[in-house]
Parts: sequence; structure tokens; C-alpha cells
Amino acid sequence: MFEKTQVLLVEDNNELAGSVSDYLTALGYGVDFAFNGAAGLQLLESNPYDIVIFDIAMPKMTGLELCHKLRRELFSPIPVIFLTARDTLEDKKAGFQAGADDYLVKPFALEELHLRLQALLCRGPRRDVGIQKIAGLTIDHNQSLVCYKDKQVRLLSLQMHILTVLLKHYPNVVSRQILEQAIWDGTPPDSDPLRTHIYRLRATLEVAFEKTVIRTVYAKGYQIV
Amino acid sequence: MFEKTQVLLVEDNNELAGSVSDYLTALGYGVDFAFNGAAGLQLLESNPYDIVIFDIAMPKMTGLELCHKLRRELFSPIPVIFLTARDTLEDKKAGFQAGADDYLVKPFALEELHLRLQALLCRGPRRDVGIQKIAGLTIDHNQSLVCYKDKQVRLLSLQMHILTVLLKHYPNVVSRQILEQAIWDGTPPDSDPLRTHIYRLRATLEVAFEKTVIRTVYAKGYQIV
DNA sequence: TTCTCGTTGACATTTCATTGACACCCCAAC
DNA sequence: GTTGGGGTGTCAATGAAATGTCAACGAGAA
Repeated sequence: MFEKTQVLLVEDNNELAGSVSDYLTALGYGVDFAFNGAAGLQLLESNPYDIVIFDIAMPKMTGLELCHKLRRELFSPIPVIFLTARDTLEDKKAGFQAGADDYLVKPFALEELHLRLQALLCRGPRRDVGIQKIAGLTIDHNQSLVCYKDKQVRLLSLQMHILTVLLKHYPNVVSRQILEQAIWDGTPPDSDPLRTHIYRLRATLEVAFEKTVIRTVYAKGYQIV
Repeated sequence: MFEKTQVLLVEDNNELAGSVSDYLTALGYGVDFAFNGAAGLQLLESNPYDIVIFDIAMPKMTGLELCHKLRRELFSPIPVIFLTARDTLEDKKAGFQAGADDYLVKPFALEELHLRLQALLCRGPRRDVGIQKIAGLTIDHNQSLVCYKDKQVRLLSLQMHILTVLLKHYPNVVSRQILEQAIWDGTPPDSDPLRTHIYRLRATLEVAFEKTVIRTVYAKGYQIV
């Protein structure tokens, strides 16, 4: 019923790893552990984790390499926190560019790690990894293509834009106001073309996918289902 | 078509605000600015931002209060970064608990701010805002959804409003007067539509949950049970 | 030209708050 | 206990606002 949040900790310092692991376990997380990058990668490939914590300096494979692989090869959107003694701006830059979501410098308070862990866990997955895949839809911005279960359809650029905004806010409801603001860049037309565009976008998607994709929430806005 | 990422900066230190603003503007962001919490709130209510940066210590309204309002009253999932000189664990805790996504201690490198900004921007929206758990009910304000023991029901926006007010005062009894005042914003209609709405809200909840949720206290008001 | 596609405006439909009429219940005064 | 009046429950009908539908126009590109 309430499955634990699964954390992977990759850290070559035994002592630190132990204390972090104990701390998180006591808080009710399920913690897996690896001593080096290679072992961490293996675990990542075979188990689903909700979040990972990497040291940077490690034998076999550094945390940076591991994170890079995770994002560019495994196309994983899992939140990543770096935990390291390296505190220069260059190091941080390298960390974030490798695809990190947060970067915590040693020594640190266990409690702060927990705070940052929580903050990351209550956000949705990264959206910049590989091809965008949200809510069962795969979208290719370059070609204005949308796919759903090996069916695909090409959209007009404006319809594509609407869909993009809706997906950006998924699974939230998006108000007409925000939608208009985003599409007409702050100056929406007097009358509302949005109605017509939603209508056509719906028609297009429904014909292509034989499925309702956009739902109206009365007096609130639209939402991807 | 490629509109700028809109940033709201709320900071009472003019100098710092200027340098952050200049830096971000040069990077291609659209930056709005407020020098106290109250002004920030006003901007937040009227403009859509992609991310906000708050100082904590500010006149009129602190960053913590502002963030709290943003999350619990405006139900906004916008990423929030705190920028502050306060560096104790307690301060950070307060920041994250108010609903922050990141917490950067002054003095800081502008570049690090940018790194963290980017990291937040490529994540999905928060999933925990607008969701409230009281009295055994789970309420999703974003979708006007109410859940009780894995049964869920969608409410009309006015009924949702009534339920929200009742829950806000839970477990106290709420008088009709207060209810009307809250729902019709100080100018309730001559006749009392509230009766009908309570009736329907009850009916809806009772059908969905097979349980009495709202109790009438004669000549006093209504109450969640 | 011809085609594409965003916009406009007219009309249909749906959704939902309000109203008003009537029935019922509570409770205090008799 | 009876009674009466105010508080409350019930519900159908009304109308306004939000949304859906669609044909036609026109600007710009091929």
C-alpha cells in the first residue's frame, strides 16, 4: 500500500555511506547502496529508484560520468543529488551540466540532505532527457509530430504549441488565461481563437489516436488526460 | 513563438537586486522585480512567471510568508528559490517547509544561481501543491477533486469553495454568515442560494462516499464530521 | 495562382448559479 | 403536549455564462 521511496546511494566512503544510509532508513526510505560508479550503474539498470545520491570522486566510475550516462544513455529522468567535498564553482557547474538536480557540499547536515531530497521528490520528472515523453504521448518538436502507441500525427505549429503548454503543466489544469498568454506572448487577440484551435486540436488527435486527450474543466481550463 | 523565460525577483536590497537582474537579463531571461513581499504578491497574482526568487528578510511581508501564501493560498506550483544570508539549518528547514525548491545562501556566485535556476526549470511542476488532507478527506484544488478512501468525486467550483471554507474552520461549526461572506466576497445575494448549494454538495458527497460529511447545527451553522 | 492556416463571427449546446415555491424540522413559549 | 414561527431541506425551472461547432474570410507562402 505505502511502498517506500527507494533511494540509491553511491558513495565510496564507508563511514559516510553508513550514516546517510542509517539516517534515511530510519526516516522510512528504502536505501540501496553501491561503493563505486560501476556498481551503481548496474543497480540503476536493474532496479527502479525514486531518487539517487552520488558522490563525485569514486573508483571505477566518477559520479559525473555516472550521472552523464544516466541522462544521455539510459535517458533516465530520476532526480540526482551530488554529495561531494568539491565546492568550487567549476565543480558545481560540471555537476549540474552532467544532469544533476541538486549539489550538496560536504560536510553537510543530514537533515539538509533530507530537506533537499523531499523538495526533489515532490517535483515531476525532468523534461529535458532524450525525447519528450509525457502522459503516454511522445512529441517531436522538430517535426511537429505527436505519437501515441505507434500511431502518429503531424500538427500545425499553433496546435503543437498549445499541446506543448498543456503538457508542460501536466497533470495540472491549465487556465485559458495562461494558455492565451503563452501562445500570443502576452497580447492575446480580442476574440478567442483558442476555442477554435482547441476544437481542431481535439479533432485531429481524436481521429489519429481514437482517444480523448484534452479534457475541459468547466470555468477552470483544459487538461491532458 | 520562443518567448522569454519570465523570472520574478523579490529582494529589498537594491544593489543585489540590480546585479541579479542585470545578470539574468543578459542571459535572455525576462526579469520582473519587487522590493517587498506585498508588491511581489501583487505581481504574482497578475502575471504568469516561470520561476521566482525570494529574499527572506523583507519589509511588508517576508519571503517565507510570501512563499507560504503562494503554495497554500494561490496553489501555485512555480519553482521557488530562496536567496538569503540566513544559513542555519533551522532557517533552511523553514524555507523548504514553506514550499521552496532550492535555498541559496548569500554571498553566492551569480553563476550558481543560474545553474540552480536551470535545474529547476527543466523539472516538471510540483505535485504536492493544491493538495490538502484534512478530516480524512483529500482535496485537489487544482482539479476540484475530493477523495475519501480511494473514492473520488469532482465538485463544482462553488461547492468546492464551500467545502474549502468548512474545512478551513474544521472541526468548528461555521455560521451561514461567515460562509456567505467568504463565498460571495462580502456581498451575499438577498435570497439564500447557500441552502441549495449545501443541499447539492451533500448529495454529491453522500452519493460518492456513502457517508455523511456535513452536519447541520441548528441555528448555528454547518460542520464537517 | 493555389494552398495553407490563423482568425473571425454566428449559432448551438452545455454547464451551472440562482430563484422561488413548498415541505419539514427544531425549539421555545404557552 | 401543543402550537407557532423561524430555521432548514427539497427540488424543478430559469437564465446567464462558458464552451463547442463550423463555415467563411483573408493574409502570406509555395
